[in-house]
Amino acid sequence: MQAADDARPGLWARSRQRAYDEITEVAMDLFLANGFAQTTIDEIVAVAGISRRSFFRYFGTKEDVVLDHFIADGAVLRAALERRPDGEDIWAALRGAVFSLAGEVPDEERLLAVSRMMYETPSLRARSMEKHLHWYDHLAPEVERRLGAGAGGKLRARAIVGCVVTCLDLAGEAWLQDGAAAPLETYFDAALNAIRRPLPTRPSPPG
Amino acid sequence: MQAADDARPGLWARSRQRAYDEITEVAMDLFLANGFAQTTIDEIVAVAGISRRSFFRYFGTKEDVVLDHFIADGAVLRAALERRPDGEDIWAALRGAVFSLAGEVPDEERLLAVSRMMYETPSLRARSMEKHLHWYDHLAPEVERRLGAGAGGKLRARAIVGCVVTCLDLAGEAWLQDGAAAPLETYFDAALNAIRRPLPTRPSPPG
DNA sequence: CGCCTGCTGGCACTGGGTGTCAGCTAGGCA
DNA sequence: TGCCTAGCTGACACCCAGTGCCAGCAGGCG
Repeated sequence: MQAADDARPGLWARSRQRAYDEITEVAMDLFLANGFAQTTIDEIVAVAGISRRSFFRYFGTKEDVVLDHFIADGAVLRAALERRPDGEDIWAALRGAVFSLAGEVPDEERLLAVSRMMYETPSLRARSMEKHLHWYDHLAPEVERRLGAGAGGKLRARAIVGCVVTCLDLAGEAWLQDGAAAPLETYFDAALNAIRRPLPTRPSPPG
Repeated sequence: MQAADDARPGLWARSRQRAYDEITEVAMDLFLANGFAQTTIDEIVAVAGISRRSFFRYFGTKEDVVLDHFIADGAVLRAALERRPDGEDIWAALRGAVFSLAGEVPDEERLLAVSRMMYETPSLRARSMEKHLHWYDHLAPEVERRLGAGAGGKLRARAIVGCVVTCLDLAGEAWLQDGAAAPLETYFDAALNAIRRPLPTRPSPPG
């Protein structure tokens, strides 16, 4: 057995990545053309030219095809959070971490279509939230560390992460409904401001 | 055809309710004894003495058996919210509405076991969150009405509801982990206080 | 009594997901 | 160069949740 932590991008790994990408592309095309629920695994594997069994070696569920390249991995997010400066306000740090992962969007039209599918398909939303739950476990410890020791620190940290995630989800919903009229950050900030208490009288008003 | 809104507790309706209750009891016993995922519909219907097909006439999915008597219906929650006094703070109103629905708990041990099952079974958590999503649509309009007109009122209302639901979920998690050491309200308040800005009444001294 | 309505069981079927096995191929090693 | 094995693959047989359909039966009513 080889050390698992030793990165070795051999021919197999590359071939596997190619297959993974190809299945994803084929499946997404079918989903967008005919709808997620209406597309069966059999159709996907027929077009992709692989066996039904192999499909499930790449993706645990049908939903994962959509979510794997849409929902960031918890570990990646945590790494992004750890890169934030240590003294930063916790809300700003989480915000920065989340949006630092947003990459370039080559095809906004397609992104909108995929997003719409995500929000309209119950099984996809459910599974995406399941993935969001995973975020809690990755992010909460780092949040707790930044907040410092305190009674009920765990619940406190999870609540903060939970609200950020919820606001992000709702921001996406609003962003989608507006047809991406404004950047996602705008909606996110609006949502977050709605739930936090109004700012106390600031000692240093902006000039 | 009879008017659907005309309540008619005839023999049929009562018999149906009896069957519903009996299936629920049988299924819950099996779930708690052998685990949710490990219990098949076939086992349930065998013990309950009904056909497989009839089971799905009472419950849309296997998960619904657990959730129907655990997750409050959105319409019921909205009604509870509408009963709150009109001038009440929106957070207090939501809190009051949610906890006004909590009934008597005859068997705390069983409640804990069911809760544990809920939080440990991915498909149950996923579907429970799906039901929570339904809450948004029911509660947000009333929240928006109470907040009064304003820019981005819809997102604002949904964010508030979303955070209350998230905190409730996380409170339940903490409550469960503590073995119900304190009432759920305590955890809920702690979670909500964590996400809102500190009260502007007085600058808190560093302790 | 006969009629309608709505529930019921039985059956066949779809579709997602898993276990197993035999066959193939990349790459290490002698 | 040729063997060996680790890891991939397709094929087949399953399991189980959920649905459509149909025939039969029981409650409610004129």
